[in-house]
Amino acid sequence: MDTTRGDKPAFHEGGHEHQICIEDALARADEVCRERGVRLTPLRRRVLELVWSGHRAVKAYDLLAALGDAVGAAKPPTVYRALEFLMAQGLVHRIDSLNAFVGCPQPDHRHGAQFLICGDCGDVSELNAASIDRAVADQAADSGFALSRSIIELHGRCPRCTTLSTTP
Amino acid sequence: MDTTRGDKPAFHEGGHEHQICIEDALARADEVCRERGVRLTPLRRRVLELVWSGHRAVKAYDLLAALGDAVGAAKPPTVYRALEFLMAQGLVHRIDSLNAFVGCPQPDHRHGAQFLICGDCGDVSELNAASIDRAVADQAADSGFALSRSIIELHGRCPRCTTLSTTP
DNA sequence: AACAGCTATGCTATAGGGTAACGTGCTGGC
DNA sequence: GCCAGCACGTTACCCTATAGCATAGCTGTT
Repeated sequence: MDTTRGDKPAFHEGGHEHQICIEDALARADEVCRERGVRLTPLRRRVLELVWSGHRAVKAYDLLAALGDAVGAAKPPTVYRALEFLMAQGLVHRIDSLNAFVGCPQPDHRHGAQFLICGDCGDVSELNAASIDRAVADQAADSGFALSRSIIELHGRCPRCTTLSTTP
Repeated sequence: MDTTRGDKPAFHEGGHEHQICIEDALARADEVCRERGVRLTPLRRRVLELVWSGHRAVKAYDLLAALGDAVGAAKPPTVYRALEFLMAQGLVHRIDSLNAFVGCPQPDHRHGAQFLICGDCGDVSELNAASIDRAVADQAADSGFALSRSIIELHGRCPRCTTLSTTP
């Protein structure tokens, strides 16, 4: 089992070459979809690319606007259906507290995730903390509750924004 | 200080006399608001009562409809303002994943909460598990993240619905 | 090639959730 | 009595999401 992800920093460096993040995400998506025999159509791929335009969660209607730029404006169902597919494949996650969507950095294996959401810069970072999963599962079990889906969205301030604001 | 709440079962019995829940909640609200010198006006009190009409999370527009029954229909800002006040006082919580609101059973002290949400009956139960808080705080600290607000919403099936479905 | 069946997308309309901005009236302190 | 601030009413509008039906395109079969 892959446990090396824990080495990865939770938040990205300010100056990182983001184009590489996008390309990596698309390459992983291509691979995942090929393995599963599902179709990452041009539209779906384009939506995924737009979701990955940064590390912030992206609103559906912003995707819609970005899609519509070229030809006639896309309609809501178009983008929602693409998002539905991408979520089903674990390629994006929905952030309920923001009504927005963020790319998943590790779509290859199923995982319950936690999200760190910076209120300053808006960046979202995905955690996969076994300790949180365990605490949640234990508490649910204690209450006799059959857990099916955990939504854990943690708002606050990311390390970079904290540094910036304390060293002006 | 009342610390006996921890003994309380997470979910309510099927046949409990719910009128008592409502009266208790309103009495606690009266007390809390009096202590804090804020005004639990008739409208706010009525909205709180409606939120407590069951243990399910209630939608803002359902509150609106319930309010409007009597006289001229209430408008959205009316109910949203009342909810805003009630949330500020910790008397209700918002469940982001449902776009709905649920009464807080212990508004007298501040707490980060977790919610168990039954997909069958819709009942919501509030936990206050130190183990989850701790795991979350630790992970956030590990990432250098300054936590301000935790949203933890756990979907699944409550003990009663589990029992009902396995013994038909 | 012709076909059937499925999947993906297009399109219209509408439901559902939430807020900005402005006006009015009540209330409590001076 | 007067003022300041809070609560509430009202209008108008924006954002988010889905239902339902039509069309196009791919896939495998004959």
